Amino acid sequence: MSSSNFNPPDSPESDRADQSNFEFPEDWTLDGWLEDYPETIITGPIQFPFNQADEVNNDSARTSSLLQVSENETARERRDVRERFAFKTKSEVEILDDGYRWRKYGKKWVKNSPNPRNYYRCSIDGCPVKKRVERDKEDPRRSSSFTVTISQPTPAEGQLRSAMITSSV
DNA sequence: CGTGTTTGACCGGCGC
DNA sequence: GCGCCGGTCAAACACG
Repeated sequence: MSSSNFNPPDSPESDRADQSNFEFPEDWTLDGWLEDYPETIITGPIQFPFNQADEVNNDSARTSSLLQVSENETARERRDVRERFAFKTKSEVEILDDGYRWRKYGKKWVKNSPNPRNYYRCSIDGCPVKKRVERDKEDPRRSSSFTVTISQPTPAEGQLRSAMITSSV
């Protein structure tokens, strides 16, 4: 189904020839990603790798359901989630230029949130990246919750590595 | 005309 | 089994 000529941004093509070996680039940190956007404020600590045990915490509760995919789910047929980033920004801009090309494929009004949740997938051929964008409920004018999901189609050992940044607004 | 968005329909998982 | 809910599909549409 999927062709395999996707390479993560700033990654040498020779290193990423096979999508089945897709790995999230180690140097693709959120700090580097966001530093071009001075209006974006990240104040929380980066937890990496992210532990399922402490994923449900205070102001990141809304994204916790996303993060519950983990090693005890290896029996599932669902698409394997390998890398996941959740963070908040203080920008009115939802779509940051992070090196990917995003194509919106869905929009849902979710429960317990006055704002819609938008679904994007990477529009580069073979790119497995998806992300969700959901504005923050308490300050819809300036804050937004921003979740990036990296998935690859073959579930293997079911490891989940992710980082979470929570900002104290 | 190629690419991206909109939006209701559809679908599968899960709880009851 | 059924209905809710979150995620995805896809046709129609917009726009350069």
